[in-house]
Amino acid sequence: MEDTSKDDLLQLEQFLCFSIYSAGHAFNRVYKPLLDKLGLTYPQYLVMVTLWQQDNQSVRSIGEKLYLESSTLTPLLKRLEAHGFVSRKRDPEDERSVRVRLTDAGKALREAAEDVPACIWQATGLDLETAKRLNRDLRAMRDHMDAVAEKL
Amino acid sequence: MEDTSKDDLLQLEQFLCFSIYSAGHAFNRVYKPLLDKLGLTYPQYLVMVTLWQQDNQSVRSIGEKLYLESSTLTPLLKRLEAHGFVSRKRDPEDERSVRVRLTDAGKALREAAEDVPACIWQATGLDLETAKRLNRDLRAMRDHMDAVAEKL
DNA sequence: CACAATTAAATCGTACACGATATAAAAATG
DNA sequence: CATTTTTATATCGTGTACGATTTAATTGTG
Repeated sequence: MEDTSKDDLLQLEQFLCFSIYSAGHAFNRVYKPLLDKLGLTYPQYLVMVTLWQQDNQSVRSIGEKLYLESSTLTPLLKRLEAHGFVSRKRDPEDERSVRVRLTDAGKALREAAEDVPACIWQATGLDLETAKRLNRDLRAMRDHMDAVAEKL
Repeated sequence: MEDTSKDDLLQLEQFLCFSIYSAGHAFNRVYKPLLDKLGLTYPQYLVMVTLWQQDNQSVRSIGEKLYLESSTLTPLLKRLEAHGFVSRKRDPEDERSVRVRLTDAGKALREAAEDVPACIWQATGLDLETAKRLNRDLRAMRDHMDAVAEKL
């Protein structure tokens, strides 16, 4: 009984990836009404969070932190720029890279978004213990899978 | 030290939703090369799995199981139909609903996909214990959040 | 039974997400 | 120093995702 049976594998695999897939959707459903008020989508919110933590980053730097490609970020950042939350400008030091900076409106949005984390935390219904463990295990899994995917 | 401090909240919330978001992407990266061989995307694979478990379902039934809307499923199912894996036909009993059925190719694909779960399981790098706990906690969280989202 | 309300799909518009490719700038090499 | 290679973004095509709306069929109610 102590080895991993075929049935266990089938059940688990199917449902673990799906649990993550559907949990992501559930997060989105809770985030949406909160972020709508701010005029942001969830991926846009993530970009703003990374900029609130450190302003004036390159597209590449943001992409590394969020695991996103330029093909995803470029249009997203243009939308943030169109909404007046960030500015995009070629780095004079290195004309290949684009520096993304918060505008005053982008900085101001930080206060408006202040209560979002607590609301989301509430909605998860988790205790601190479980959340910390979940977080740790998910990150470990993600990093392991990224390493595996790299080798293909 | 035993109450939930503001900093704890901010760190945790931010990173738990993001851990799930990025873990989902990581799963995709591992799934992709495997599913490419089958001619499926990950959401298409999920639909096929539900049909392998129970053939001849309505769009609505599939949507309930996968938490997806008809606006997502209709074009996805048309692609599966175009690839010859399923058939779509109005239910004569209730002309509003569309019955989705596996074709012979769709049924045959099940064997070709046999090894996928074990490959993915390998790639997670998890032990059975952790995976089961992760799965349980994620589902509980998702259901809690869906219930919260419902009330908005 | 007529007519309103509900339900099931489909359609449309917006926004990710990524692989493949293109473009331009910087770095590395001979 | 000229040429190749690498690097940073941008563009394009395909495929989710979902909210809002539409259409057609069924159900519920007077």
